[in-house]
Amino acid sequence: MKKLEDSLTLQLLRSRESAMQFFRPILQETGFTEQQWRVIRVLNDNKEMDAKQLAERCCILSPSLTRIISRFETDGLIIRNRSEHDQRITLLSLSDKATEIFKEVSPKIDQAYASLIGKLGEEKMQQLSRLLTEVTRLTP
Amino acid sequence: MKKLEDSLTLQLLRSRESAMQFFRPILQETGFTEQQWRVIRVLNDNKEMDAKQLAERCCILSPSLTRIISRFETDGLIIRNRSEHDQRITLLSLSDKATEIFKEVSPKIDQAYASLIGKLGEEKMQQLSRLLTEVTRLTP
DNA sequence: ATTATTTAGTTAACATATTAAGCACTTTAA
DNA sequence: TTAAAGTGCTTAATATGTTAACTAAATAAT
Repeated sequence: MKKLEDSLTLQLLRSRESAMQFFRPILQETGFTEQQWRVIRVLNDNKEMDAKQLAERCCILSPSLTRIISRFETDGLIIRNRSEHDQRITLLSLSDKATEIFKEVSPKIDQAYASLIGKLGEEKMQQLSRLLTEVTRLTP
Repeated sequence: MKKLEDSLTLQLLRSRESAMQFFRPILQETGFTEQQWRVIRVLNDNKEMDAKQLAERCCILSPSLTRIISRFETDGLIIRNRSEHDQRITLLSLSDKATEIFKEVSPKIDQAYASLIGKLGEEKMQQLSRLLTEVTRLTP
């Protein structure tokens, strides 16, 4: 019984670690961290979004995102703009340079993901996805 | 298609976050972090083990474990011993003080875990567990 | 036996996680 | 309209994640 105490959270941790190993070599080449890449990928899909939304989508807390964005801005990868309707809000978008990088790296990521699905099986992948969604919805 | 690129790893991240919310309030009270508690829990079950095994069991990398152990040692929660057979190996065990703390906190954790299972359902819990195990085994 | 390789653990350097506190701007309410 | 409460982002402080380099001890290779 005791062994089950946190086994779910540990299992989630371990399995994510396994899944990440499909992508790590690619990220390693690019020099981006996991989190940095999530920011780039999400911004690529959403052209312009505010920091709060971006943080939620990327599963990154605001303080971490602030640092990532600051670095990206000085590196010329991201563009910061103040919203005109609400001066508190920061609107973020990728620079052309970052968009270019995304286009180069993206296919490799897709390939790795296909390999992951291939190994696990499409069906199990969907089962798993459904269950994870349920777990995610357990808390607000 | 593109949305699936890293959706599994993100889903694993999000669902773990949800699951953790059942336990965070308890850890908050104790003042221990997630990782610190894992160390205590695993050491409580295994009386004495070397640092490498402990790290693997806790899903914590060696450098992180080193820091955690060092702190725990100065706080009188953990006892370090050199193995006699192999002088490279550090054997670790909980102090009585730490064992006491574990006994106080443990029931609350069990209760939270029961609540989690109650909400998700025993059956889905086991399905999920099986699938996660498969994902974990995808990589060596 | 001596060197070379491996292994366990630590240290270092940088990036992120987490919580709390702070500031600036908005909205609400009296 | 103005003080109070809320919101979005940033800063700060501490802990862990991650990779690489390093030390000491054990093992393998010659």
